[in-house]
Amino acid sequence: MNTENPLFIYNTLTRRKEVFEPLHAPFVGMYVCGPTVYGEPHLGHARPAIVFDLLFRYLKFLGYKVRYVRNITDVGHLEHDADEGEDKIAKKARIEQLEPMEVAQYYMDAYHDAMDKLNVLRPSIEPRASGHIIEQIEIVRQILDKGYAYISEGSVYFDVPKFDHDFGYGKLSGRVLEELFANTRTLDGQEEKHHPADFALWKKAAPEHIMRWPSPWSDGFPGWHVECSAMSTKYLGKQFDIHGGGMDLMFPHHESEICQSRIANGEPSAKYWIHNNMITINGQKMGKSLGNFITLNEFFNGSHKDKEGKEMLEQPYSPMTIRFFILQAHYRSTVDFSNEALQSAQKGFDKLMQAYRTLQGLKPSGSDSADVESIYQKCLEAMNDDLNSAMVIAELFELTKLINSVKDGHATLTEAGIRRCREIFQTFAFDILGLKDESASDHQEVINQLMQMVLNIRQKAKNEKNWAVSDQIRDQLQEIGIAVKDGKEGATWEFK
RNA sequence: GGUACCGUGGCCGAGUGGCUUAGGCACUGGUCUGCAAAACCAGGUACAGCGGUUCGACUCCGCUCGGUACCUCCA
Repeated sequence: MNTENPLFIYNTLTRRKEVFEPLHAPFVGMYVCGPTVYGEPHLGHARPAIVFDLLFRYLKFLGYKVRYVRNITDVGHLEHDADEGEDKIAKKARIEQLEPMEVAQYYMDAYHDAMDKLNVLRPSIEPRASGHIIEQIEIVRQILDKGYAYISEGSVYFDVPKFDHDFGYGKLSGRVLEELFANTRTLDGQEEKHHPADFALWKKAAPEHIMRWPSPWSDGFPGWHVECSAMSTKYLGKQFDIHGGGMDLMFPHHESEICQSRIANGEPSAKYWIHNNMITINGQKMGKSLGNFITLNEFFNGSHKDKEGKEMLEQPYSPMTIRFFILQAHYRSTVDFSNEALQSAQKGFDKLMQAYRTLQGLKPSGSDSADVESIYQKCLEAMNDDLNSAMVIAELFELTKLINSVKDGHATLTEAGIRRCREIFQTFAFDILGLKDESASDHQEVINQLMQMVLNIRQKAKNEKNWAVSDQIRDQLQEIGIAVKDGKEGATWEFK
């Protein structure tokens, strides 16, 4: 929409930054792989949700009408370690004596709750795989009709070698079919498949499998990748603009989706493939077996015991600290979580929010001693350069420094300049980065007046050089979490 | 072993073929203050290693070392 200053975005498919041009401006269709709802929402869920929330918000800021679809996977997940052949959700249901949909509902609610706290906007449509079995069966049927799939023992598999021959396989992940399985030892008993690269479109359910649906081929359940092809096509059309997800999904999930959609729809599906990088904790990948599998609520509460029962989190970290920390890194870089890094993020974020509050009480001058507009432009350029939120935050700190300098009398801003600072904060910090001031509350106005009263009393004591009383007020406020700061124009306060 | 990506100062984390001292946190000195805190000013530490291309590379190429994700089934 902005032709002289367009948005560039990195497309995994071409491995370069490309100008973003929607197929049908001003409309944008975006599909992002959502969570499998069989466990508590954890740190690994936060990054893709926040990254694509950033993109969603920015596209809307640019004036696009975005339909953002993010699926909920609530069927057919098998445990990859123990209990082979049993659905992840079904297993949880059996152990907890629950209906499978009850399990899915519980964890879906937990996911929503955590995402709300992180100020992640809800997508336009959030379709569930279990609600689209008919559409998935239809996709499988189409692929069979076109000759790119075969039936084996009641299951249906995609014929990868045939696809590779006709269209080329592995473009997204840079894999070559011949090399992919060249070193593979023949030790598995997957006799049903013609080629090791073939993947399931429909799986016949074993007798103990709880979640099952009838189909032309067997009572069973859809293959993992089919749901995304089915639901993206249903809600965004055969061709749409953006397909997103974590880098871990590039292969085989997205590669398989490309195969299915290409055959079923007769044309390539997504124009831009966007992948966020992964998260590590103290330099290690997050995994249940490593004992560093931290849920979001554990972060918010500040309690997580590792394998030896040692506390890993030195303190609670608020949702905005997590969000700010993630946005301080570029989405295609790995980001490493540690207490030290989170604590510095928290302090930085507090400083930013404090500056915004300071801004509200700034006294205007006759001239601007700094170029506020250039900060706005730099923020815009940073976002247009493949969503460089880290750079935007750096610019917001430049703004912070300016605001504090004005407060200290080392710089000046006009009425208009102050208004512009407020707009930049609103636009970039709140609207686009999706940050929010967590210390604001419903009773803020009452608290403000209450605090003003307390500070007035303290000022009176100070005027009388009654340090005992003035220090007592300050120290006791400190104890209940309020910091008092004396300045030239009287004292101010903030929540610690 | 294959594929993709990465290795930046005490920590986190941007960036570019020849002024970014990016930015945050921590640290040091100063201003301010009854004392503090905050804020402001000033300061230091850097581009994993080794070669090559170039007038010049942290940025391009190669190798080495180190790290992350994915890689026979399934989602």
